[in-house]
Amino acid sequence: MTDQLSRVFQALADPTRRDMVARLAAEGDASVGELAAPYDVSVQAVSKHVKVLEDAGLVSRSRDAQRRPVHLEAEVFDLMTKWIERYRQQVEERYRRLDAVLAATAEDTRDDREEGAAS
Amino acid sequence: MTDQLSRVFQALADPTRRDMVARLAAEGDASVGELAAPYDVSVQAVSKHVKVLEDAGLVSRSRDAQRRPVHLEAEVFDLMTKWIERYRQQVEERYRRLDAVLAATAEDTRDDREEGAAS
DNA sequence: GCCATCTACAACCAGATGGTTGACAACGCC
DNA sequence: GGCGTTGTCAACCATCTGGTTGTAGATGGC
Repeated sequence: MTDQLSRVFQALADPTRRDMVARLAAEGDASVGELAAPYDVSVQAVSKHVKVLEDAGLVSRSRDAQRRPVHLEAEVFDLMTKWIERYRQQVEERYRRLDAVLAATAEDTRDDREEGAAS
Repeated sequence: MTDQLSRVFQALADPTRRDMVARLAAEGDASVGELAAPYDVSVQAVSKHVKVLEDAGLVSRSRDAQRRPVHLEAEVFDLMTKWIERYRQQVEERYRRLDAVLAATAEDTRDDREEGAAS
């Protein structure tokens, strides 16, 4: 699981991390402490979650005194979108070809099909 | 990790499973044996992978004698796409609001900003 | 300089994951 | 009915994951 796409999917497979991403998207940058507040887990656990998101390239971090503001990097979403769209289009393309084949077959066996449809 | 969205992301976090999805999208339904052929793992391992994809709702299976053809269910991709697009739009919306705030602030402190920009 | 705050690192633990091998169930073909 | 093919189930194993607690580093306020 070394490639980035795997890390991104893996990072978003956790509801807590998805919720963090949602909050970062809605409310902007946040410190680890702020991110941790709504959840009933230790700050260390949240720090680990942030690290997973960071390793996936979904967030970046800067420095502001003791704080390490977490910033959402929306571009990485493109990786997923591209992957998803590619295969969705392939599926649709395959269906179009399949329809063409079926149509051609229907031409060849028109009489048989008419009988079948009538039953 | 009980919700479907988590299961979908989790399922696609594995490169082997993503490759299977890619092949199903490109070449249509396939048996477990056909799916297993390109990989250097046991058929049982591939059967497990298919089960993960099935539990996520990404594929369905029918019966054809001993075979259990695996069929890609492209609709589930919509779940992910919707989730991703929602937050991408939120980010963009937030940036627009942020720009507006910055513009308003620039109006109030125009002289200060000019000095800052000049440095 | 000292203290409080914010965060990270390390060690540990239970449970999930991805792989293996072996047994066996379901089915078509002789 | 017996055999080969296809796929699943069960047990086992090493590793990863998400959580904990405890310790320690960095930094601003006093």
